[in-house]
Amino acid sequence: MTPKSRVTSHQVAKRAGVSRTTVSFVLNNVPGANISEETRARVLQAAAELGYVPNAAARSLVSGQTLTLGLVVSHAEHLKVDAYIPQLLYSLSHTSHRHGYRVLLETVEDVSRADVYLELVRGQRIDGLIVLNLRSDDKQLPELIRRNFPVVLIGFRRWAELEEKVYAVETDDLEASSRATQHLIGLGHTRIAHITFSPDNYFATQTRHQGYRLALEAAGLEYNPKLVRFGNYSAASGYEAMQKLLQRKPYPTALFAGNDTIALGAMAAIHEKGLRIPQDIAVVGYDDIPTAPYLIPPLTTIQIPAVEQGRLAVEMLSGLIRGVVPERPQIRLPAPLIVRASCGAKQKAKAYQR
Amino acid sequence: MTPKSRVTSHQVAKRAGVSRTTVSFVLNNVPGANISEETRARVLQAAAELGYVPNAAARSLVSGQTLTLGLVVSHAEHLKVDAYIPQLLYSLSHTSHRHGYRVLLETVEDVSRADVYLELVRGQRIDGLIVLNLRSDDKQLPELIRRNFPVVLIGFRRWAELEEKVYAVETDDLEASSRATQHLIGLGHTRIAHITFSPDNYFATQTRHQGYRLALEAAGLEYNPKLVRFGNYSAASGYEAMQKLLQRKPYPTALFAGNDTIALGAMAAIHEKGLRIPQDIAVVGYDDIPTAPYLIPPLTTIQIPAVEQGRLAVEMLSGLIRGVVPERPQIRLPAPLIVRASCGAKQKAKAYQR
DNA sequence: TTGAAAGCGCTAACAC
DNA sequence: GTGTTAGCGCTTTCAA
Repeated sequence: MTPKSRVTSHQVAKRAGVSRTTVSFVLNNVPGANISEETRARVLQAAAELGYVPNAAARSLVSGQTLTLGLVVSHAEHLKVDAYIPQLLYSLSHTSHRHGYRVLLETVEDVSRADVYLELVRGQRIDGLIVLNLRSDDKQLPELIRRNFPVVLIGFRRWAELEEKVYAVETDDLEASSRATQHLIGLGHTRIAHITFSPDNYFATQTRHQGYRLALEAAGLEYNPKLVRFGNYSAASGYEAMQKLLQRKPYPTALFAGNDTIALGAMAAIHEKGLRIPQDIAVVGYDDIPTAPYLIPPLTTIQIPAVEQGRLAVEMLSGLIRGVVPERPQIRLPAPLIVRASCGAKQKAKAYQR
Repeated sequence: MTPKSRVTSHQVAKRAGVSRTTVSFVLNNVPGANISEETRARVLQAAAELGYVPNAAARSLVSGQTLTLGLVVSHAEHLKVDAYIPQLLYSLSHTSHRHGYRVLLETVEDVSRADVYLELVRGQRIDGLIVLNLRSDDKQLPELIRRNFPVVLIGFRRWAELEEKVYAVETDDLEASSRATQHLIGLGHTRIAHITFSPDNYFATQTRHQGYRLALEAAGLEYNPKLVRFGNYSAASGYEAMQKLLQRKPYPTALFAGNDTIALGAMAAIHEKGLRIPQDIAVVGYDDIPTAPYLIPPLTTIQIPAVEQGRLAVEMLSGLIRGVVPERPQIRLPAPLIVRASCGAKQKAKAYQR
């Protein structure tokens, strides 16, 4: 960068013929300061002419604020393959802007490294934290919450011991996955397979798995571990898991997939085996990613309102940073089942409803 | 945050019984300073015990560095729907970490607001910038480049007037889209439709469109604007565009889609119309998103090496920030055509190769 | 109404 | 080898 572009408040002050204090007062609209209209205009013009933007570090050093929010994606691979996340990123970024914040994207590669985002906090790089899909082996977050650092979780989580201090925007994954499974049971299926969302160290995975199990048992069906395979967010993992589920008969007649991307991969495996969806195997997904209505056949799935989740999370966090305690620490959003064609509940004629 | 967590170098110094200078020297491994092993160990231990992390703002203020890279996604909607971007985000974040940088995610909502990322630069929030899919109506970027601010573009772009100052990791979109179209021509197609990547204000869109046209004309086929529809990154836009293309006969016998997500949507429209892929309409996409091999049928597409692009972009940028001028300002990556089943080039038996 | 001066936490040149 | 000190650019109290 050329020296020319390093404009300081000093230069603005000089150009406007005032002191740096005045510049600061004008630019920050300090309430107490009585600045004449004429001076104010001169300062504003000088700043505009020079393209002055206050140095973020200096401002942050003195104010203690960074105007930056950290977004933690618990597993980096997840980001790469799951189409649910981009919607959230979009919404988070969008809403943060509207509240005057920037978003620092932090992906966590390694479980064992405990300081990954503690460092952001300790180094005072961020004013608050949004954590996506918390893992059950995360030890640092409870610590942060205990110290009252502003944190909002996206996704479902109960922490008995911290209940009223855990701020979250959640959907009831347990109930929703149970409802998805019930839907399949209601269509007459008894051999319903499940491919999990991820390895077992995600809360979301445990909860969805559990919901599936509860629905089976509530209907008097046996929970059969052979019908459960572990996925890994991706279509590739869904494809492989489904192939394994189709290695021996009797085939399952329905699948509840841990997310839509996994469902997509599983559908490819089903198709490759020469089986039809939904006639031979019904499929239900989770998330309602933007491409779900355009799969062949269109995917029946639990809808997670990603954009609204993102918006609410930022609004809540921005409040927490300002010391506003929300009425209820946890916001629960509805997660409706969107019935399309892949579950077989609808007539062919209506199959392509979007 | 409790006061306890606001650990400063002063406290570390006190605990270790040394001065703040010594703490700084030890923690930053300053080469010149001769620190006794014993002192060094004491400082390190004190820092560890207190969980000391230097205040980022203070450090940045004095060093002039932020250790943060800005990532600009030119259109916010794009982020939400295109599965190509997450791969890049992943790679960018991953590589940045390895180089000691953080990633600030900046989405540009509004074309007209000229200061969107100039502000990041002027406020010295970032040390360098990565710009994804530059738009042709972007006026601020040339300015930044002219001033030698470290910028790396991802995607193809020629700027005659700045040629040797534009750093980029690119694929030859013109050649690649031409090659994709040629592939369809080689399979005997003459009515080949194109759904563009986005509205026309992206360079990538113009280039892919142009490559399609060049291939047609090189083969002596007429370029027919009626076979071209504008997409909008998303499956929904691909679906709608394809529906329009199928409104009157003769139908196109092949489609070259501006990206894979659009191809996915278009495939749904084709299927809904009762037509078969590839027998009635062959489809070729662009990007090779992670789900492309799992579409039904698996998608033939141009492969953009997103992860490698991201890695190279960060490496180049990190070099530029340190003043390292790369041998060649533009790195060009190969973009092979991955032939799967959707184009009809392969036998049915091999259709599901992944 | 405006200006002088202190200090946020850190690094690094310069003494000791 | 280690400590003293002067800023980095900004906000903000206090004085004029």
